[in-house]
Parts: sequence; structure tokens; C-alpha cells
Amino acid sequence: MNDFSAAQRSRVTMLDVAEHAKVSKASVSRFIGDDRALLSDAIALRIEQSIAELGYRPNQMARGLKRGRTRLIGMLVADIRNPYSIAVMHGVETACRQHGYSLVVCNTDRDDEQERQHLALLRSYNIEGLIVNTLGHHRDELQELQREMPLVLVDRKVEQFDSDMVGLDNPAAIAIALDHLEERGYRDVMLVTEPFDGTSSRIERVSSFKQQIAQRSTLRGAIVETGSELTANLNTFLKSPGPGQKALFCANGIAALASTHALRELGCKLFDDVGLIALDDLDWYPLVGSGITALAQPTAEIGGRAFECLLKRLRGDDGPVRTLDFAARLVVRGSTLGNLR
Amino acid sequence: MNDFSAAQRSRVTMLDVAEHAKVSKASVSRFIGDDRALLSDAIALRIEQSIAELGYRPNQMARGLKRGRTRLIGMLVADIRNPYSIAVMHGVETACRQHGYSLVVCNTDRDDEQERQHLALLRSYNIEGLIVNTLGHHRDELQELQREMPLVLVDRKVEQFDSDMVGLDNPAAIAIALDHLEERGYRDVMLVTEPFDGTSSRIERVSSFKQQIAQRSTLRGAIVETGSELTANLNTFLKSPGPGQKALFCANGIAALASTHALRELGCKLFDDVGLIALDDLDWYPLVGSGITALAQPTAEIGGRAFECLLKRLRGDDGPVRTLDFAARLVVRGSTLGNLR
DNA sequence: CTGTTAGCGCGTTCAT
DNA sequence: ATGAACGCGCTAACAG
Repeated sequence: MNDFSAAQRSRVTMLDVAEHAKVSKASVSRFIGDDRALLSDAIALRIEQSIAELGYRPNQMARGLKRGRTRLIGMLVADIRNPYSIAVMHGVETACRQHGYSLVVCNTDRDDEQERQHLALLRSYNIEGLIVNTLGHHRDELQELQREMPLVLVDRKVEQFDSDMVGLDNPAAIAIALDHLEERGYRDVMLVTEPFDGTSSRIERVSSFKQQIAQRSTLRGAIVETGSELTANLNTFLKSPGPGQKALFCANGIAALASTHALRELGCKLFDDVGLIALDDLDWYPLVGSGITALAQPTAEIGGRAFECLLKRLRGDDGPVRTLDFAARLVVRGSTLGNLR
Repeated sequence: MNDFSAAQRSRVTMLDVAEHAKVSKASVSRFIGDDRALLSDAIALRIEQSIAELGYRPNQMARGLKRGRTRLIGMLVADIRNPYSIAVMHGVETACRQHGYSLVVCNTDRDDEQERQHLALLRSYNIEGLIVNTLGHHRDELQELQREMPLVLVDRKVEQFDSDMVGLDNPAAIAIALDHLEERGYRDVMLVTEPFDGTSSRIERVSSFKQQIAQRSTLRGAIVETGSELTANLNTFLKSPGPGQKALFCANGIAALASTHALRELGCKLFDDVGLIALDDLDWYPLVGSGITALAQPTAEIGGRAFECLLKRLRGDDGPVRTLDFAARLVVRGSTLGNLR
């Protein structure tokens, strides 16, 4: 059984191990760290046994305090209930683990004040790097933070803020979507987006959409925001005469959810009455109506590369800021059958 | 060569503030902490200005090291991609924030070895309390941890491990579901569950199902696991003659996803051919076929109460372990129209 | 009210 | 190869 007196102490420290093994703290420290080679076999064995016997675990707080390295990465997430965020976070976490880092996640619930607080919080815990996926309404604090640690933006740029960034190639994604819709015979496309709040990816998608619609004489385009008016607005869109078959283009998973809800309310047959293509590929897309055609983002890779960016910087890379734009992948389902039907 | 570790070292410390304000570190510490009342206005002002001028932020690591209080709560999650986990986690995080705590989340991806490692990790960061939602295949380590800090189980019990626990009243939930199905005229019910892996809530649901089916002479029951055979098994179930209308009872959101997939593969009309009721209420349930009837779990409350349990223990409550069982709420949609159709 | 002192648990020189 | 001593940034005694 365990040594009773040691087990009863709520925390076994390095000193306890040292005394138990009749060596100095320094030797225990060397055993714990990467200097194990410098120890004699006899002492190493004694220490190993003492550690096992006492159930000692080094205190990362004290360690970090001394070395300045906490092995902690912070991540600021705007909306933890957005499946995209979760997927990216999962990618980040996997990469972190592979390199011996741990992830501290803060959810801001889209609230600016919480973003401030969490930013301060993460800093106070001596994280070594920061992954940011928020509105970024606190440029000054981000700037300050970036002087202390590497920082990478995910999905959303922050205006006038220079830093590594990994996200989606939005113009290319829009092009893929419009190509597909056009090919399938749709002529009247409405982009459904969450309300504007400064999110850069949202803005990029909308402006790319406008721009590319303008360049395609065969297509007509319009834009609508999610919200209480959505159903009414979609109704107007569907009822109005147009140049041909109508389709919805949902700018993310949340817009897709809202749009599908609205279409059902309007009594539409999914998706004979209107086509639909959505950014992000959620697990339930195949189940709705004839299935929702998606532009899948490589979320795991996005998360992984975000961490790798951090790692490179931590290892001394101070080259110019990089931007990684991933390509969306088209997953065709029944919602864009169009003239094949 | 950028040296972020050096940058971190050069961060403003309490000593810098003290010197700048020409006071002692103790006064700065008092200003930071809860003893601000003990300071003269003159000194408090000087400190405040120095802090602002230097951009000083207290180092929580050092703070935690000294006080033994890190204001950190750990959460171990089996599967971060399960919407239930996310929802509970969101509840926990909200509660944490309200009480000045931060949450460190570790995802085990259902892997035992990762559970071990994360457990050790969380401990090494001096978290003050732990919320566990995993298989709990490491009873010994949990036991050891519980000697050091309060611990609360969420959704899943761990055999022979005494601790606070908050989850769903599974027998009652099953009763609600069966009552509803029976009332709607279903007579032949198949429970769809993820494969057995020792998850207590999964076991409870299955055994309650068996037991209650046995007590209801009007109902016939069967059980099937998700997996590659699911579609074939459902097909057999649907084809076989039975005592009346057939329905599926999905034991959680993942089972619901898999089942709906399978039903579509089988060409079923959702949900005229077969009824369906599912535990958990996911945002896409209303969108599939005629809408999926759900037993919603109060996830936010579950998460909140889990944290409150911890908080009580942290404040000295050492009463007997508590078990909080929440009631599921029936949300009726089109998938259980049954004889009303 | 304020400063001085002594650690929290650990890593890292220096000696030996 | 090993140990003693110091300090990381901070809080908590104790004086004054």
C-alpha cells in the first residue's frame, strides 16, 4: 500500500521526494527534466521509486514560474456553440497534445466585454501563444499581447492588425458555389448571412458574392440577413418573378439552420421549390429534405495549422506574417439538383 | 530572431510597479487583492497610476503558487464533438465566469490513455476542482484526485466511486418516452444506443428500458447498437411482423443522427413508416422529415449545478455526497404522430 | 496604514 | 555526478 503519511498530505512536493530518496531537490529536478542522463543509475532508480511510491507529480505552475514556459496555449472563441468553432478547436487541441501543449479555451459568447476580460485572463496565466477567433474589437490589447507572445487569427481578420492568419479562401469558395449553382441551372441567388457585426469572413463573403454576381450576366443576386424578418424576406424572394430557378446560398451553418427553418415555415418542399447551398458541412445536412449541398471547410487542418503557426513563432521564426487560405470542398447533395431533376 | 520567452521575462512585475510608485511590494499586493481598503488614498492613487502607466497585470501563476488558489476549474470531456457535452460545458463556463473562475477543458476523444494523461495534467496545474464527463476507467486516479480537490461527475457515474454527481433521471425519462409512444399508438419499440463501453448513463437507459418494457404488456421492446450493421438491423426490425406500429427510441443525439441516416438509406418516409423519439434536443431535429420528437435535457442547468456543487465543497461543505437528477422535458414533433395521423 | 521578511514549488547556477 | 543556495512573482505573517 501507499505510504500513509505521504498519501494523506494533499500535495507531494519535490522536497518530499528528495527526502524520501535521500537525495537533493536538484537531483529530483534533473530526473524530472531532460537531464536524466547526468544521473547515476543508482540515484535515478531511487528517485523513480520514490516518485512512484509517493505519487508525485511536478507542479506545472511552479515550473512555469521558474522557466517562463507553461506549455499552455490559449484560444479565444466567439461562439462555442458554433459547430465550426468546435471543429477548429478540436483540430487545435489535437495538435497541441501532439506537441505537449495544453489548451485553455475561453468563450466570449460574442460579447465585447467578455473578450476584454478573457484576454486579460489568458495573459495573466502566462500562456505561451494565443489563437483568436473573435470579433477582435480590441485591437490595442491584441497588439500589446502580440508583443509578448505569438498570436494567430482564425477565420476572422482584425482590421489594421498584422498577424498570422489561417482561414478560408472566401472568394474561391464563393466562386465554387456560384459555378455549381449556375451549372445546375439556378439563375436567381440569395445570399443568407448572419447580421453584420464586423466579422471579416462575413464581410468577405458578402463582398465577394456581390462582386462575382456582377461579373456573371446570367445570375441575379440579392442578400438577406438572418433574424426575425428572415421568413418574410425569403417569402418575398420566392414570390417575386425572377430570371429563372431560385436558390439560397447560406454563408455558414447557422444561416443554413435558420434558412431551412424558414423554408419549412413557408411550406416549401425541400428542395424542389428552391435550391440551397451552404458553407460549412454539418452532420445533419444529409438528413434534411433531399440533403443540403455543402462547401466543407477543412476545419481540422485549419486548427492544426493555426497551432503550427504558433509553434514556429515560439521556435524563433520572425519572418513576415503569413496568411493561410484553405480551399473549400464542394459536397453535392440533393438541394442543388436544379435542372437535373 | 524573435525571443518571446525573453519578452515574457521582461514583463512588468509587481516589483516594477512598487519601485515606480515608490512603495513596497506588499502595498501593491494589497491593492491588487482584497485589502485595498487598508491603503491610504494617496498611496492607492500612486499605485493605480503606476499600474496603468506600466500596463501591469498580476501573474496568476505566481499568485496561485503562493495562495494555493488558482481560480481554475478543470473539466474532462469524453467527446467534445457531442452536442450534449458542448451544451453542458457552456453551462459550466457561464457559472465559472460568474464566480470568477476560469475553465480548463480537456477532451479525451473517448481514449483511456488520454484520460489518464489529462487527469495528471489538470492536477499538475493546481486546478481547484474537477468536473468529469468521461468513461471513468481510472477509478484509482480519480480517487486520489478527490483527496486533493472536490470533484463532480456529470452524466456518467463511475462504479464504486463515491462523489457528487449531476445528470439526468434516466428511468423517469424512459418512462416519459414510453408513455408518449404508447399513447400515440406505438406498440413495437426499438432502442438505438451507441455501443456499450461502460458508460453508466447508457447502461441505465438500456436497463430502464428493458425493465419498463417488461412491465408494459402492450409494448414490445428490442435493442440495437449503432455501427456498420445498424441499417441492416433496422431493416430487419421494420420488416418483421409486430404487435403494431413501430417506433425507434434513440438514446442520445448521436444515435438519432445514425438512425435517421439509416432510415433514409432504407428509403423510409420520415416519419410515416416508423416513429422516432430521441434523447437530447438538437437544433436540427425540427428540420428532419416531419420533425423529431425529443426529450430535452436541461444542459445549461446541469452544467451550472455541477459547478455549484464544486463551489460548495470549495467553501467547506463536507456533507455526504449528493446526486442531482434532472428531469427530461418532452418536446413533441411530427416523428411521433402515430395514430393521430 | 505601511514596510520587512519569509516562503509557495521548482529550475539553475555554482561549487564540490 | 551531486548538493547548496538563490530567485521566479507573488502573498502572508509580523512589526512598526
